[in-house]
Amino acid sequence: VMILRSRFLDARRKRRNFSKQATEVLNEYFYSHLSNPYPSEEAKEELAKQCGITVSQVSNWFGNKRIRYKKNIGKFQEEANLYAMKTALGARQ
Amino acid sequence: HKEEKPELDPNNPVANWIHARSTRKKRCPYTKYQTLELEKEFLFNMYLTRDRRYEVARVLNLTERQVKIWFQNRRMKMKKMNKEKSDSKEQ
DNA sequence: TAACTATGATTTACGACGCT
DNA sequence: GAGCGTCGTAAATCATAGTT
Repeated sequence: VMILRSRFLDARRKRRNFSKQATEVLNEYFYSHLSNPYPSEEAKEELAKQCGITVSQVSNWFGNKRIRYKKNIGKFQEEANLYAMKTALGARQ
Repeated sequence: HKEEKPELDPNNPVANWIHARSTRKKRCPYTKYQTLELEKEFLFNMYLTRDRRYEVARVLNLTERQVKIWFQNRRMKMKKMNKEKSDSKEQ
């Protein structure tokens, strides 16, 4: 009974995926700082503002991204190339 | 056949993100009972005395270190929850 | 629509550093 | 100076959104 109740109260976890644009912004930062993808508190605040999410959510995103990237670099190769190219093109203008 | 995995070196950025200790204990989720008891104790007081820590650890079959760290994490969680609450209140 | 996968959030466990 | 405090994080796990 207690067990069922505590499970019930776990209704906190109501998740929605971030918008495409938000994910875009986060990935751009991640791949353009691949050698040290640890945004400062200030950078997190700026990213949060741009993405319309909280600083905690930005931290969660980077934590998940770092570990999942590290666990399988190959899987992210295509994505990495895409953002590398995007950054290169952006820097040209 | 030889190796294939590593793929490290020159342009592997991951190599630079130091962290990660090899001697770290693997995370072991606590049981419902353990968590519930820890929460009750936390409700009683957010900070443990040495004696309470010893007792809680003994009863729940955890180490004193685990109990100490659980309380540290729990306080951080509370802080985060309070922050979210006040942030959402303003606007 | 039942699997299966991707993803955001939460939970253990530490290292680094602070204070007393 | 041993010992507990916070802060930021890794890694595993959880819960569910999204996909096939």
